[in-house]
Amino acid sequence: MTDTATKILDAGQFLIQTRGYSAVSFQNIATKVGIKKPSIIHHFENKCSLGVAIIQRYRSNFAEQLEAIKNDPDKTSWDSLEFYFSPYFHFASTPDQVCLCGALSGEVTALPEEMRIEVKLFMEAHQLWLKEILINGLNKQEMNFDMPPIQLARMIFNSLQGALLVKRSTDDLNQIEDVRRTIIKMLAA
Amino acid sequence: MTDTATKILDAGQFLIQTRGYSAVSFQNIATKVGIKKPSIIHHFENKCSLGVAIIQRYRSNFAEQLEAIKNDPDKTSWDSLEFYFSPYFHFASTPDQVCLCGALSGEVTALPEEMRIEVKLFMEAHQLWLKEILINGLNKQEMNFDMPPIQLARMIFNSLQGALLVKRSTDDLNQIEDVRRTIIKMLAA
DNA sequence: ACTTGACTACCTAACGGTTGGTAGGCAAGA
DNA sequence: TCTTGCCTACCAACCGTTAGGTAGTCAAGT
Repeated sequence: MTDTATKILDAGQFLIQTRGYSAVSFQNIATKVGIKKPSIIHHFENKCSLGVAIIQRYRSNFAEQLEAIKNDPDKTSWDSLEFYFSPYFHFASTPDQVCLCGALSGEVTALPEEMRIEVKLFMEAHQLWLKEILINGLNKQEMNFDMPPIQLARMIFNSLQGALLVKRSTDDLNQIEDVRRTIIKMLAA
Repeated sequence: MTDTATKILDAGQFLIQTRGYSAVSFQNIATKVGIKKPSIIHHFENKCSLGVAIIQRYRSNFAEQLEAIKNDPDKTSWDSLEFYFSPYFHFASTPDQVCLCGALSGEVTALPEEMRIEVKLFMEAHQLWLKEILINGLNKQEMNFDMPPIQLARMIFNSLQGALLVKRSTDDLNQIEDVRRTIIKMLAA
């Protein structure tokens, strides 16, 4: 039995991933959880702090998993990269979910400052992680490319985020599959 | 002296590009134009039809320019590609503007159906245009790559859209510059 | 030349409904 | 007895939209 605070985070995250932040109301979340609107305030003092809590949880879930696979000596750099693709393909398999921070990036200037900081931290962390995977891939000669790793890391992250958003708008799974193919080709030894 | 309807379109487009659709109100637009809120209804019957009009104008402005450069025999495929980059770099040079349809893609499921159609048409048109430029580049031996042109076209479009959104969230111009560098590298003969 | 009627562009006032948020109460558990 | 979790009832502010009215323009009818 999950507690109410977790249910609120789950519902809020899902709704932001499908509709964005501005278009989600306390009422939407309350209905989905099965409680009344003001009860949300009992767990999160206002909409901004709920938003921050949602992104922080999302960030730390990712951080934990990415750290684990990076430090697993049995995993090749290709394993790590494929693991990184998996949540994007999971979201792409749903009709209208995208990455939480991808969804927020379209309305980032309408967000409270505290939320903007969290979005930025998410993106920077992912690009740095990708950079390290690429450096490992080069060092272990599993991958081959002659561009600065951070440049490629940015390209990979930005294209995946863009592909997910475009996939949802066009309802065309090729958007993300073609991005994956192109990335793999760029890194192939 | 531009007429009021055009000013409303301009203000609405700018505000959507900076904040998104849900976070923009008639009041915001009216204040920016210097008229009263209900006067907008005199020119556009409701918020949805204003939104549709904004995207349609945006789409046809692009269509006109892209068609012109594609049919100009003096332009190489590299000229066309650089021309395609230019609006992205223009938006990236501002503190908080992104592509209109990139901004909308984060909240696309919260949009009225008529607007969603326009967003989809924009994206499909741009990817098809890019595909043709790439095919020309190959045929004229100005470019060199061994991937299906439509796959590369999707990669280019999605990475540019993603880069613009990530650039705004992170306030880091490298996001778009690195994407441009990587694209050029992928196509270099 | 003067009046009439239709039209455009904009206004003020107000609509019903929703927003995020507050105050206070009540029942259950420690 | 005190805290936790959720409730009902309410608030001011704002949402998109409607109604009704006021100027100003312009062409047609007399």
